[in-house]
Order: sequence, then C-alpha cells, then structure tokens
Amino acid sequence: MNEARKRRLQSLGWRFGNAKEFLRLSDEEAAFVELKIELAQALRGRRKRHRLSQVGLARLLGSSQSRVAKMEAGDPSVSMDLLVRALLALGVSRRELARVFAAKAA
Amino acid sequence: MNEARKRRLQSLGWRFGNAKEFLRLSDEEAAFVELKIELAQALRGRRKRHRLSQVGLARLLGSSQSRVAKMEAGDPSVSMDLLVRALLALGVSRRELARVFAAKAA
DNA sequence: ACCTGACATGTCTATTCTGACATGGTGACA
DNA sequence: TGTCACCATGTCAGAATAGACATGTCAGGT
Repeated sequence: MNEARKRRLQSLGWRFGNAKEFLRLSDEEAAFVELKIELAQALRGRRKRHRLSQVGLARLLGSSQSRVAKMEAGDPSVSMDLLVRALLALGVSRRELARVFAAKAA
Repeated sequence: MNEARKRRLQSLGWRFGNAKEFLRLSDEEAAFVELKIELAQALRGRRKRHRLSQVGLARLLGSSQSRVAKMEAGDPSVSMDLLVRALLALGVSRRELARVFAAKAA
C-alpha cells in the first residue's frame, strides 16, 4: 500500500509539490514499519517468558506456527492488528503495549 | 475473526475446558475493540486540530471520505493498521500514540 | 426554499491478509 | 546416524479490508 499511496499522491499533484512532503511520507512509513518490528520483538519476548513454542502460541491464537514465525520475523504480510491481538492474548496490558509504542527506535 | 476464533478454540478443545478461559478471550477482544475506538477518537481530534475535513484527510492519506468517516466511527471494517497510519500521517509521534494506548478505558 | 460543505452509511470490486500446508534447516539427545 | 522439537520460508485458497462510488442527512448561509 505504501508504494501505491505514494504513486497516487504523486499523480494527484495536490499539495505535494516538494520533496519534503515525500520524505515525510517515507518517514511515516518507516515509523510504521519500526513499530511493527518492535511489536514483533515484544511478542517473541513474551512468548518465551511464557515458555511457549510457536506451535503453542499458534494454538492459543487459533493460528498456525508459520504465521507466528512470520509475526516474529516482522514479515510484511503480518498486520499490526494481528500483532496487537497476539500480545493481548499473551496477557500484555494496555500500559505495557503503550511502552512498546513509546520505545525509542534503535 | 473473534467469533471464528472462539469457535475454533472451542472445537479444538485444547486447554480451554473452563469458562474462565473463554471470558479471558472476550476480554481481549473487548480490549482490542476499545483500543480501536480510542484511536478513532484520537484521529478525529487530530484531524480537527489540523482544520482538515474528512475529504482533506482522505486526500492526505490517498483514501476516500467514506473510509475516513468509517475510521472515525470505529467501523469494524477498519483495521488498526489504517488508524495508526492515519495518525502518523497527521504527525502524531510514537509517544503520543503510546498515550492513546495507555489511556484508561472509560 | 435552495445551495453548499461536511459527514454518515451501504455496497461494489480489487487488494491484502490469514490460516493451512509443505518443506527445509538447526541443535539436542540417544 | 536417527529422530525429535523447534523455527524459517514459500505458496495458495478463502476471508477480511481497501478505495471508490452513490446517496442520504444535517446545518449554515443566501
């Protein structure tokens, strides 16, 4: 969707004449991806704390081992919805979730 | 997915014998929905602060007015991905985003 | 009364995501 | 060496979500 959005905005030509705006878009996209990756790391950490295998977590979520692996790998095919749901399923509180969001990117 | 997940877990019968576990699942689902609703509210607030109409925000996002309306209404057809992307597009920092996540539910 | 701008809601099609499956790689342990 | 648990990666059909469009409502201005 990122590429498509950029192209769409480009073709629209509406208020996005300069390079700065495009850079800002890239930044947002980057921030989004970083967020997902940190959620992924948090997920792996949480799972291990619970001494669960990927198979175990998959069962807990009603998903499959391969999808859990992709979640933890930050695969582009994994939505933030899924990551957040998984963390909640592992008992992560909203406050703890917020900490992941606030965490300074490396 | 919530109903489907519950049914799936139910049919699996794996480690989910008692009512407590089902209640926990409902709680997670509820927390997730609350989160989305609060993101939706934050989005509306941010948009107004920027003095943007839904059409304006839609253009900024490369989306449509109707989708923005659904985002702000917390429509089930709107993903958390989209809400977070929209907030980032409005210049919301990770720290501010985290505040939404941490906010105590009403 | 008539516009006009802003928002809500329903529905379409196309794209994206999901769970499932297959398969391969690694390390541990007998 | 076998095999067993664990994880990674690719693929695919079906489910969920995306943007777009049509249309309706409401408030403010004329």
